[in-house]
Amino acid sequence: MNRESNMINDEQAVEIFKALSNQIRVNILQMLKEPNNNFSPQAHVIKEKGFDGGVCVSDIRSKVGLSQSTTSQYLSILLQSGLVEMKRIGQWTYYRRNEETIKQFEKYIGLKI
Amino acid sequence: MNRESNMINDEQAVEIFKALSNQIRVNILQMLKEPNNNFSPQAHVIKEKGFDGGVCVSDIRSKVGLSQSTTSQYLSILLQSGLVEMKRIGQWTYYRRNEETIKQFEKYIGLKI
DNA sequence: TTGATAATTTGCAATATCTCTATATTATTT
DNA sequence: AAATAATATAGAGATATTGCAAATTATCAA
Repeated sequence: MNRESNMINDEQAVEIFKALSNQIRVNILQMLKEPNNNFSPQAHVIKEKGFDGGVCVSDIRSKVGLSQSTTSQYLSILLQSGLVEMKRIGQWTYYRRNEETIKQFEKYIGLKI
Repeated sequence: MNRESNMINDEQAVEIFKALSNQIRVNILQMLKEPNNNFSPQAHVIKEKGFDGGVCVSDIRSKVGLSQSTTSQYLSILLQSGLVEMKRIGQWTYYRRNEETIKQFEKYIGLKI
């Protein structure tokens, strides 16, 4: 697949800046860098099922200390921006970083900012 | 001077993300990348006086199409974040990019995001 | 000193964001 | 089918952002 096609545009970049213009959302993204170090051993961190490193909403919620609904909403803002991706398995929704978007975002900063 | 000391922290980074969470402010920063290409020849782009590339508020205003007061306010948000620096010469205030902060911001993205 | 030009600050209305509680939805278990 | 658990959505009040016009401050020129 053509690598150029992954380059994010100005509009997407502003969406990402908005997503990151909140300390707690930045914290969430940072925590998800190392799920196994940042969440308790009994947390639902996926190791199989093809979504390695995914963490469920309630485990993220207990780390950030916000209400369940705010946590859910913040995760959907991160999802909309493309910085994370999610997969629903049973009654759980697992979120993990979308490293491809993050890489393209870094590239955007270097070239366009 | 110690390079480490220039590393921006999470709080500063969020300030920068806020500053960039607006398309027009991103545009201003992008325009200031190449002042001589992006502003009319008669624009007040500094070439001497030790602030090369600085552009005055009214020239920026006529490019972005916002009111004078909004333009001024947006520039002060960019200034607060550290992404630009300013110098007043006579009745004009010249703004230019702060490449050092931008470089440290890029570094932050790569290491911390 | 008076008037013109440049920029900042202030005040305002419209819209957006933050964060909560309450409720709805979806999936599991009994 | 009903109870339980995880997540999402709706709605509300407080706060922040957007962008303007008008007032204020600073500088220059005559």
